[in-house]
Amino acid sequence: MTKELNNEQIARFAKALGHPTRIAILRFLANRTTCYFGDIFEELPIAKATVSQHLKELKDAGLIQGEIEAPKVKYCINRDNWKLAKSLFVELFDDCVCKKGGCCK
Amino acid sequence: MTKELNNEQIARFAKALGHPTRIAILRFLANRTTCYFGDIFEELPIAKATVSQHLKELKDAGLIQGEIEAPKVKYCINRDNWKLAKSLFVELFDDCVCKKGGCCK
DNA sequence: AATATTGTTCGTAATATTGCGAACAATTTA
DNA sequence: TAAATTGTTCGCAATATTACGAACAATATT
Repeated sequence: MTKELNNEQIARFAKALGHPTRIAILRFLANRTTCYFGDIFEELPIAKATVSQHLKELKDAGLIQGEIEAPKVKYCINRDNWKLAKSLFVELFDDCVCKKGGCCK
Repeated sequence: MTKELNNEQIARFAKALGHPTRIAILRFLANRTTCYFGDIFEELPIAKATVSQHLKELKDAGLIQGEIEAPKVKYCINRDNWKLAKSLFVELFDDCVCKKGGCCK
């Protein structure tokens, strides 16, 4: 993976994480044994359509996945991409430590 | 820090990280011993005004800081907030591991 | 003092994001 | 088959983001 693509991938993940509601959704998903849309919606003070939209963005970024369990929809964290995201962020945070002799105080 | 404020803080950091150019800027800052605006601008294929705008967003999020060294401006990663961001992301990624018996496959 | 250098700010345009209610689709239940 | 349940999609409005050139401000240099 080139550095440019790497930057694009981490930016895509970061963008998806860039809204409090979506962070809340991810935490919620992680701490439940079931995670139907209705459970998520119930937990949040926003409209159904808006929840659906946030879920779509998380899904498009690859951070979660949805599975139809008619008539409900079950959402889960996408573990593979979650791991990938974690490693990219950790790499970024470790890479961006100012070098000795640098301009940081 | 309540969970809500925590979510807002990490979302704010994530939002600032949510653009490839800003990731590139951070990596660049981390791997230089000097980091004037001109050096950053030189490295990127975009207009001066746009670079300035991205730097402003990183600064507003607290991830970098700027210091006037007339007539230049020296930019650096804000180490304290960088550490804070790292810990918040690590905590998030560790928190959001699907529990056994959860719905993740 | 005039000119050059370095970045920021302003104004503008195009596009994206956020949020909502209403309409819709798909399945389940009565 | 009719009605209920569960979510998504559509259409809209308000706001934010991204990007640029031009104008501007501040200091340094001649």
